[in-house]
Amino acid sequence: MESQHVSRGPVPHGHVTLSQVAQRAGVSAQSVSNALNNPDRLAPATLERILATVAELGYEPNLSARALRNRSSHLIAFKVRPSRPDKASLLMDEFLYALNRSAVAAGYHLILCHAEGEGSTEEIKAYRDLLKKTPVDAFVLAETHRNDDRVAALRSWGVPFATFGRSWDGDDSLAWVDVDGRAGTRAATEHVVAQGHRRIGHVGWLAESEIGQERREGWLEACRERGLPTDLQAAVADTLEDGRQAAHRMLDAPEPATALVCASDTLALGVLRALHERGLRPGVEVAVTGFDDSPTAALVSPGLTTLRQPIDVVGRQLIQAVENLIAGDPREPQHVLLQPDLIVRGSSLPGPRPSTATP
Amino acid sequence: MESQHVSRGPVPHGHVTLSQVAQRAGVSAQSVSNALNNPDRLAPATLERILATVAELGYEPNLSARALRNRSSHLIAFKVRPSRPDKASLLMDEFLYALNRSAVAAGYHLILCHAEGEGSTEEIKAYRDLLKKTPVDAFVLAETHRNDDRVAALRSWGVPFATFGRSWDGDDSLAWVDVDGRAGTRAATEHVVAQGHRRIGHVGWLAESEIGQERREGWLEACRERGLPTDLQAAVADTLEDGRQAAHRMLDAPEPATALVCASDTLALGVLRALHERGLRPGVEVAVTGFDDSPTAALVSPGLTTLRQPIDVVGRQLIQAVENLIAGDPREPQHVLLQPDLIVRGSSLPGPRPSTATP
DNA sequence: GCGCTGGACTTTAACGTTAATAACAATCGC
DNA sequence: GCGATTGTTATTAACGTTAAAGTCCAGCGC
Repeated sequence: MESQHVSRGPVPHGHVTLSQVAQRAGVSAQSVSNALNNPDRLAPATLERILATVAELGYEPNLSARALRNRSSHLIAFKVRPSRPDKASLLMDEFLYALNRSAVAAGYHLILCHAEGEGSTEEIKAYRDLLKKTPVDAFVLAETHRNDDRVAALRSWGVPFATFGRSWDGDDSLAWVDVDGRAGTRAATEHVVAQGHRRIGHVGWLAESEIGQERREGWLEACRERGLPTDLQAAVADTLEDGRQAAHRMLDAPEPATALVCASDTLALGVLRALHERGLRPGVEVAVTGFDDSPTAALVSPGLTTLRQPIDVVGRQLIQAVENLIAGDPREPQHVLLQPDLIVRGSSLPGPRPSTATP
Repeated sequence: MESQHVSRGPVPHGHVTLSQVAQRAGVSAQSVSNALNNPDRLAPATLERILATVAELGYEPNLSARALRNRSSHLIAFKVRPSRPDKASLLMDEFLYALNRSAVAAGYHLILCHAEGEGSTEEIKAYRDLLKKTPVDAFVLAETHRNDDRVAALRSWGVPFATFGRSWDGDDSLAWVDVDGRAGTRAATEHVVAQGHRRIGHVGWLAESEIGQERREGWLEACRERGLPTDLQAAVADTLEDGRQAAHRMLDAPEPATALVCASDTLALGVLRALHERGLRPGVEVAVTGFDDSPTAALVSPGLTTLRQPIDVVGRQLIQAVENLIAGDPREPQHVLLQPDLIVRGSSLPGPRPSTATP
């Protein structure tokens, strides 16, 4: 057995490098590298000694050097978009946190992209510039839509990427994670049916929104299955004012709505305002549901029944997906469809209601 | 004059490197490097020729190589924290966008940190780990407080950093950007005074919050200057329920409040709920103001009068500040105190009110 | 004509890592 | 006992960049 005089190189200070560890452990730099990246190539005793030295010196591999050598920065890029102040939802804020958390847990870091304006041209340019400068391992896209240029661009460059939002073109080769808006809206509809409502309207988004269509169909299916009429529907922009006006229309109908299932909390808040203007009590005379569980939903009085997206799972699955792609996993890309949770609050409950939003 | 046969090396494909540019331009790699970093070291004609070749080939310097060589990654680190779902404000979301936008404009990228839990120990560890692995150029901290460990840690490591939130210890050597909560609350108080209110309460945060103290003092000063009583005040946690209860107390006082200036939109929403429970109309019988211009503030009915932080300016100034520090600018670190904007909505206006929130 | 200075550019070496290859020793088959 | 095999560790070279040092030459003073 080797005696104490092994592994007694100098103790370095400041940034510790591979060769400093190597020197102290009495091996070559390559062996230290192997200890960390290919431990099975080393004799168990050597491996143990090296790892002990690594721990002793607190060595951490230099990512710049690794990136240069391996053409892999352990960075995942994500573009943050401006938060529209008129939108109630914190969804993207929570998403970013969840994504980052999972990325860090997997040994990656998130690097943020910026693109001015709405168009995808600017955004694609930002991706390309970043990719030219640094070997980003993967991209995560949010808010995909039909015929998304960004998807085409990233694919043409051969970069791994996954999207929050399914493939709307029926493209199976895309790795995506999404939340089932159809099932969510269906659950909301079934919930108001269970409260005894039979005249249920839908305040939804414009037809060009794929997400909006999904949500609308959830409502449609639930109504049709029960033989309920589906004539009360609106397809409007996602603003409070549009929701308000749509609600007024549906309450002015010959046979007025007693429940309004909305595609977003923003629209639902418009509906609540319309009810207020008519002196109708939410939940009691007219049930209202939203989508996304924005902070406002919990804060308004009465609380707004809404659907909560399991955003932490979305983040985890997306990182999982890009990890598989980066690893060149031969399995076909993941498609994950998650179920939102119905959060029931006063806006859809007829019963006597406590003064606070949720029991 | 040199004829056409200069600068005719091969046109490379894929990633373009310095030496490829050099070869094509007929110079050494170092000259290309100098053309980009020290243009004055080159003869004008050579400089021009090299820059033309750089443009022709679309060369972008490899950041990993630069980082390795220069010990500078052009990365600025920022820790994202979980968004509390009970909080109304999108402030951090908007802040991150603004910060990133300015960072990118200045040639940097934002890299996100993650730390589990609330404590700063975990956060400091995350910073240190990141710093060990990669030469992050600077850090940006948010939500600073008195005796902030993070500040001490970053300073002891000698890393440039700036904070969103002033130095609460009276430390002049800290570079910070902050929004004047005192002036903001004062403006809100003066606004309700101008509406004719004389009995003005303050629903504020607990005494340990430095930000809360600042905001409280704005209200205090405004009242004192006008000889108005300051007995109606609450120091509570930042939740809707606490705001609601505080409002009830102040409305049950022998001489009840007719205006409530709150330290946050969340508290203000609690106040609005209390008014609702008593059948009091916001603005008409009791004026209410919040702070932060959360999306909810615009969406509730009537709209909530609140203070908007100039968050894009905050981001810009913070990047400016760290740029100066990185450049080793000898001037003393920047302190920037910005003024919030009072957004007047129905909750503080007695007059006849249109059905939508803002005129 | 000789050394000297300064400008324009090049060469060398290094940042820290790891794939590829080489070197070496022990083990095996026959 | 000798080539082949296998297992272990070391050496070399390269990723793309740039500071530092070096080369080369024109212009200058004397």
